[in-house]
Amino acid sequence: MNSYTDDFSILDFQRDLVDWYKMNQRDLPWRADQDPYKVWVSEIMLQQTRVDTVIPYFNRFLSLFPTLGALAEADEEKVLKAWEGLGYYSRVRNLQTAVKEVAEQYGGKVPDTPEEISKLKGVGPYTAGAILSIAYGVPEPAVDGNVMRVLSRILLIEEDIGKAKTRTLFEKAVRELISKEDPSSFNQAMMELGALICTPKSPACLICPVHEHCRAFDQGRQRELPVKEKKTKVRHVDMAALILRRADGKYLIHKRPKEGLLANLWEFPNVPVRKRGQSEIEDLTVFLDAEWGITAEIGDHISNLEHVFSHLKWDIQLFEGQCTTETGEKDDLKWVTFEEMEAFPFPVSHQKIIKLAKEVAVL
DNA sequence: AAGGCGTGGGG
DNA sequence: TCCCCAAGCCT
Repeated sequence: MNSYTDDFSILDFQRDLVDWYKMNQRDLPWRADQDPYKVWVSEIMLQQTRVDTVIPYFNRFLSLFPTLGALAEADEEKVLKAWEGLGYYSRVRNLQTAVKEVAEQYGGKVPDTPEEISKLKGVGPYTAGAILSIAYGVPEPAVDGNVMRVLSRILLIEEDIGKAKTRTLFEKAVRELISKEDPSSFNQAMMELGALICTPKSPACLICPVHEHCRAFDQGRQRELPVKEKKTKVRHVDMAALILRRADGKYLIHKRPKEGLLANLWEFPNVPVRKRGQSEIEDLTVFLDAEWGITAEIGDHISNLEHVFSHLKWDIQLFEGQCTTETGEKDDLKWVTFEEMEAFPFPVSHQKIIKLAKEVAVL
């Protein structure tokens, strides 16, 4: 009693939704078959990432690592390189960790129960439900942002979808609504509807296949939903970065720590600076010596550049410099040519620096 | 529970 | 330009 689905025509809704999906679904590379490994890769890539962005990455990734076993055995550096530019890099490191576990613990077969699959690194409630329903036909909810938006409108649910707890409420509703005959189509249809019709800004209610089931549409309130409180501004960080060249024409690059922002990706030497416009050169000089025992002559200021992340913004002052001592290499510190650089995974922020470094090198 | 964690596209 | 967003997960 007092359930969100009271007086709701579940079977009619399922039929209208799934029929529409079967007629109108997009032809996407991960829909070619139901290989659990491919479904898994696609779901990880699609987290917080648009379909159009994912498509070329998915095709390239699957050609490089065609099977679960291939990914399990691959070098992490190569895997990160394949992910370069996609963002949220811990996704792919977690994926490889989990794939190795499946190879070892489950004989290479992706587990098909909620209990087992949810233990895998990087497989949360959404991804678990998506793989189980799409690859194995298990009637588990797969509640993502689309599903919360669509359902908040259809069932007129006004809980804040930004709160962690709210997702479980939607999962409860989906357990009542989901088609037991075709949970794969049902879950994908909910997301497809969210992507194509029931969009955030201006939902196309007049052509929506389920508008006669939609309480928000009935009351003309679809634009008020879902409820989501807005987030605060991003923090700004002032940085100084350095294009450091050695006599043999090679450049210094550094591998970032294995945890935190841009973990295990490569970068140019850089330091946060406190007083902007004052001591960047001094900061860089001290940093190089203290961190790696490298002495250098910092030269011209090349340019300023900025890079925006989801939660912070880097304002980077870029300098060039000459190394004045012989230095060795470590696992996380290398001197490389531009050509050699191409094998290393860089975040987009440092791809911008590489581009500028090449321009400077021509002069 | 709330904040860390990327990037590029669109209104 | 600015802000929100796009198939979330981890701590």
